[in-house]
Amino acid sequence: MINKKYLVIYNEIAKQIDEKLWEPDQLLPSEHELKEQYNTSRETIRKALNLLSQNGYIQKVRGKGSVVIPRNKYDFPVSGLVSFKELAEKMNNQTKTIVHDVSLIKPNSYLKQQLQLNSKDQVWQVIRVRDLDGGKVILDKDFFNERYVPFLSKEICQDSIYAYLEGEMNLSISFAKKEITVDEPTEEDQQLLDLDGFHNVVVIKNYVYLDDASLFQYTESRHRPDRFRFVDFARRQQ
Amino acid sequence: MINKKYLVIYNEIAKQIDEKLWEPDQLLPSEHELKEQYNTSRETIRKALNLLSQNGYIQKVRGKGSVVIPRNKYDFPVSGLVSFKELAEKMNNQTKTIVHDVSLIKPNSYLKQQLQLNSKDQVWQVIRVRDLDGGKVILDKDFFNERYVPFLSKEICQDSIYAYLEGEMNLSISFAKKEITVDEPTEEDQQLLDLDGFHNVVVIKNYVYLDDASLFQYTESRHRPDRFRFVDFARRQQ
DNA sequence: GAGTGGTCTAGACCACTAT
DNA sequence: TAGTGGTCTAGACCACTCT
Repeated sequence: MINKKYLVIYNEIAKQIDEKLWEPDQLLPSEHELKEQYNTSRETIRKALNLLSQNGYIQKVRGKGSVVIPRNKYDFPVSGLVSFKELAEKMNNQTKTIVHDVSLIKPNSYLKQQLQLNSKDQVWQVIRVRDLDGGKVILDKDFFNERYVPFLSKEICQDSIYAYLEGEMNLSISFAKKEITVDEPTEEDQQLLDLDGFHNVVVIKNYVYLDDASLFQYTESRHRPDRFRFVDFARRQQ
Repeated sequence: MINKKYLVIYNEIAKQIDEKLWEPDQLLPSEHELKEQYNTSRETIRKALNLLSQNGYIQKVRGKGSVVIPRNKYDFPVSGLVSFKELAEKMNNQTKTIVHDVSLIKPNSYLKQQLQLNSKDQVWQVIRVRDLDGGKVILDKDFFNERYVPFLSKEICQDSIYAYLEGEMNLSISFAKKEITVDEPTEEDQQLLDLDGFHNVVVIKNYVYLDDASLFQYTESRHRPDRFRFVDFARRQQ
């Protein structure tokens, strides 16, 4: 299936670490040994190991080797680009999505700026509320540039939009900028969410880009503060 | 100073993009051209370009070239490992640090767990309040494993602890796990911060590791919600 | 001194985009 | 078809850690 050697090697070792075949704080085999094992060049092994390092599996120590980092299985994959659906499945909770609105609108000036739109571009607006364990705790407002997403429907939004975009529309998401702040609830928040006396909402603004570096989506995800958790893994340069 | 070619090239191009010598959405010179320009091999150029890509400067598009990504100069460097001091300098604000406590303590069981300590290990506890534009809005609680940080003083904590640890102690920080949640204020929060009627604090828990993958610091940074902002840049795998 | 990872090279072939 | 980035190789030298 995958024909990239370094990915095959990365996936194999990552799986072994997940399954604790390598104990935390142990050393992996050296690059030279792995090179022999996988019958490949050292640079290819190094590509795989660098991926493991970037994803928090190992820490490379010069002169010593590659140390396996202690991981909580559920800690890491939360950072980055994660859809509500994936998250819900991971958390194994009772979840429900209520689609309030799916429509093609003329963007106001704020949206125009956020999505870097021309004056005639229209956008798809999707407003959804996420119900977790019987409480409406997340309000998701998605805006898609019509140029990249010509059609949406309530049915698609009920399910996973990303599955549709990537699977059927063949769009390929590559990176996202995220900004997290804590704000006062708006009237909309108060109407659509079960705020239960909370005085703040956590606002996550997401700018999502495609493979060719074009900005195609702006999202605001508004969380009741008790149902918000964000995990990040940061590696210092070099 | 720096004798790594790919870093020199990375820094030079990053600076050029910061200074808008390359316009957003333009293409950089091809890898072949850069290779000639810098009189080096293509793999070295690729290393520099991959760093630029990982740090949100460019997006590489197969068959086309490297597209410069629109950046807000102040957006990006906030993610990852940033000390309060760097942040304060960047934001150019009036800031003040009040050191409430610097002492060597026996860790309670929570700390023991967070820092993965043996039963006889002691920890340095540092409690500081950050005053931004005349309001006490951040409470920083730092805990250092004594094994790695044998000595601290009020003077050191008044300034930048990291400058001391990296400059004088020669410790080298390499990566951190971060967890962000929103909590009720504790009594300590209420006593030490100007909460001004806010009902929540943003809690950032940080686990900081050294070069050799040993955990040496646990930090809780507790922010008044109106003074909190977190920016993240996530690139999808491959 | 032996073994480790970090950097760098010169060249090859492939997949994709433009025209 | 020419030009782009993506992958892979085999080899070299260096800086570091361990004993």
